[in-house]
Amino acid sequence: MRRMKNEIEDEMLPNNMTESQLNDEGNGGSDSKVVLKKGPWTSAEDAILVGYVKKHGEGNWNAVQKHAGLLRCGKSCRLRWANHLRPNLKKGAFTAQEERLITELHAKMGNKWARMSAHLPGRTDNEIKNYWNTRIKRRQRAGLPLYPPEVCLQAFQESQQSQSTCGVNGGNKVHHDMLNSYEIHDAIIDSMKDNQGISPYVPEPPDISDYNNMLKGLDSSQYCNFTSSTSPNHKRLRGSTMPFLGSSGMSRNVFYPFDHIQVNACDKIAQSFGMQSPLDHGPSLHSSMCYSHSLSNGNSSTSKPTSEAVKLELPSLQYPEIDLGSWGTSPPPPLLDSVDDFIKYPTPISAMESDCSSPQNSGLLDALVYQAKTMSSSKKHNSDEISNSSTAILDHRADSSTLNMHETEWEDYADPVSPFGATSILNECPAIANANSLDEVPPDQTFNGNIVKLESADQVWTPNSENQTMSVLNITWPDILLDEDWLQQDSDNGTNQTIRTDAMSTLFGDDLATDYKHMTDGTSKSSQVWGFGSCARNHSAFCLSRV
DNA sequence: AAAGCCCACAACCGCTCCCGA
DNA sequence: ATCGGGAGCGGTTGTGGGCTT
Repeated sequence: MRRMKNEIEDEMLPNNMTESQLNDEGNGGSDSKVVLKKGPWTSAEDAILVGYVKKHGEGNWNAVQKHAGLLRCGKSCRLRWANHLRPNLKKGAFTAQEERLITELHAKMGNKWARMSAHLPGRTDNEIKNYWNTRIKRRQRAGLPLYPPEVCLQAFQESQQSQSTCGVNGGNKVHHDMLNSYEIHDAIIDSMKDNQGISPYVPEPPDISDYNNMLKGLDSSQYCNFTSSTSPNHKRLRGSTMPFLGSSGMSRNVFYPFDHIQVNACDKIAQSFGMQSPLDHGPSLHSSMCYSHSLSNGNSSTSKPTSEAVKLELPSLQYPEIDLGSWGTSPPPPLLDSVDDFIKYPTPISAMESDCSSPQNSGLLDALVYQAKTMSSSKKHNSDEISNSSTAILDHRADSSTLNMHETEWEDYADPVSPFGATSILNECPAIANANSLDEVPPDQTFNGNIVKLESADQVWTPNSENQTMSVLNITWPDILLDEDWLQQDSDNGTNQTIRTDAMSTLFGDDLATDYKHMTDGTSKSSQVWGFGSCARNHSAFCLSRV
């Protein structure tokens, strides 16, 4: 069918081309009147493109239209060449070996299709992407985990290995992957051992925009003396990637307690890097918050309207078909309500703000960007006005604003590659992270004024502001430890439990791992109880703190 | 046989980065 | 320092084929 259509177009193409070419040339090369063709490529077009590339080589794709008379935009030409016409392309189904490799690569890289394709000669990123998306759907339907356990474990071990073999100060060229966790790891452990911090879980929805605002604002390493790597990954935060996040089948009714872990470690971390404690910049800040990387399985959507809030959080083919009404034994979803409330009822903010455009029907990210704007402009308003607000949004904003101080850590540890990198928020709200409006908010200012006041009014738990300045560090927890299947298997098979506990031990120390074990097997008698909760409808972001 | 659904694939779109003027 | 074009990347959509009912 498609072939027939193309053949018909082949026959028609020369005339069209001639006419367009004449128009093009007659207008002095102006593209304004040239209607570029879309849709499937014809063999004639392919021939033209191949001939052009043979003659001129790759690149300068926009010149193809001008010089070869191909009525295709440069992007289309490049794509056609890269995906179909260039030599050495391997066509046909993926081999088992390739599939295995893709799985492993995705576990490590996430949706970095181009990078993955570099490991698969003859395969294009588009091919891999399509394969992965269909694979995800298949496995979701089959109720299979996205990654085989051995792949998860391998990635975990590799991550651990990379952390242990590469220190933060190992050189200027330390890759971001390597920078990812080493020091922060120690800091976390130390902090968790030293700080029997009181940090009950408070199910507050994260303010992603504020968080990204924080990240953006602190990009100048305000609080950080060492320079982060110049990894491309660092620059390109668009890729929403969350390796190890479970597929739909696993995430239904799953309580992922450790996806994100919050630790009162900011001071430790800051000190470990020779940084000034960011807490010096502001009043006491609590850690009772969590951050949802709302797009647990790696895709983000930036264009869906607000009315599709659910789809916003679960866009794309990789999204689970979550029963939104069932949360099993997980904590009640105030977060969800709140987030949804924010999506649905931005009115309080918009009523408060006059110089920001309302998100209204423009989608979650728009709403978040809007919220960031609002946050910025909220500085213009007196504190009473804000503190009197009872909206959850403001609560969230206040909470999340406290994270501004930790941006350095996030920024420098953010690693799209490592399963343990703090990538999720960065990657999953790229539009926000790059929103111009966010640049307007100096991070330090965020700590002052209204937001802080607001926080003091709304926070559920307040640390000792003098000596026990609490802070938050979220760690992206590998879902290998969170997988529903694993949890389910615990009752009759201790193997996975052991693996997870070992992993916990590696990451947090034996005592905490023991706590974790007790918690998961329901035998917790420890006086130290893990508090955790869900942060978003996608079930993937949870906070953990010791209470 | 027809309709509906699902799947795989190709292509497009929006965004970002890079680089040269 | 700024701007604009080129290029690349990742997400999304459109379409045709195959299968099922």
